[in-house]
Amino acid sequence: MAHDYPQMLKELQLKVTPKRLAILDFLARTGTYVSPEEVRQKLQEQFASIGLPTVYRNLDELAAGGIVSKIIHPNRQLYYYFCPNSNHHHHFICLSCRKVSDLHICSVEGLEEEINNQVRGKVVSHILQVNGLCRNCCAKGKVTGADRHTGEAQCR
Amino acid sequence: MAHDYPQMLKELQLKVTPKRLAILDFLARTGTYVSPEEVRQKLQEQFASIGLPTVYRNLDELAAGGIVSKIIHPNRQLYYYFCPNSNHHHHFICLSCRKVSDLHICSVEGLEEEINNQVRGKVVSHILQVNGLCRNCCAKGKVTGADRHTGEAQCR
DNA sequence: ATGAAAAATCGAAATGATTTCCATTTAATA
DNA sequence: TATTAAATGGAAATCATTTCGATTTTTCAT
Repeated sequence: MAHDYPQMLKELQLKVTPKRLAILDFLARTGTYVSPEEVRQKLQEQFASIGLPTVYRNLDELAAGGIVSKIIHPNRQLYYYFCPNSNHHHHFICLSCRKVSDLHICSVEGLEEEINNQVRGKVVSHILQVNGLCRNCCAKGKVTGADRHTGEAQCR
Repeated sequence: MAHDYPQMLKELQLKVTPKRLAILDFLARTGTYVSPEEVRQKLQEQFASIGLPTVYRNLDELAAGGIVSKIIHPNRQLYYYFCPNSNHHHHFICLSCRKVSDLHICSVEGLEEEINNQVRGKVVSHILQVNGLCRNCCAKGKVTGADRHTGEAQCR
């Protein structure tokens, strides 16, 4: 089933604008995570003018609405990934080709027990993202230089 | 056992400088995660001049050496936490008082199986951090305004 | 101790992703 | 078609972080 973008936007109480549709369309077609700047560059092909604030605003709204997911790259920039899957899940991201795979189990439940017993605090949110190389890139042994790893805050 | 900072630094092949010692001492005494700017402010009490690049450099080096951990706050800034625990583990961070609790189980192993079967890729790293309110702050129901949540890339 | 080499530090400036501001345009709806 | 709220653009601001090149400090062999 193809996605009904206008409908999706209406459900989020967002107006159906050509640029929003184009952003959604680009994200969905791309199938990888992309940067706001890349979104802008793509939209420049279709629109005479397209402001970066518009791109950032839209990506944020779509993320807030659960249509796209934010990917926190080891380089600490945010990327966005078309992901209308509303079930709680996490992502495996390929650092080379940027493919994203949904992971269907969230293993944080196990941690919650420890948190309840040990910390006795309240969990507000959690970050869980697995970075690596997808099957394809793994085979090719390729890691593009496009993805520097600086300032990363993560475990190896 | 108190920490032997000079020894720790030597093991990392870092020279033992007064500022490095002061940074380590401050981090260890504080017992919460702190921002680079806060480190600088603290060091200003002891040193006539202290450059922000020095603080950033040292925090990075100490993090690379495994003496401190990077905390990725929902506001997307980095904070640092004195954590010489070299066992693989993750953190529960209190968004209010900034206390950090080590979580002793890493539940990502479960995910690895799914990644092996489904993605068949190679895991390079993962981020796992649980944000919330510690027992104390939970009881007081206090959430300081100091910690805005903007641009967060995480699950609720 | 002393001096050379390597590492650390400083201040100032640069970087660069993201956000703010506000005037203008556009979509929704009656 | 008029009204109104939302969306957009462009320019400028923000601000955490990094770069640069010159100076100082630590280390360690002599």
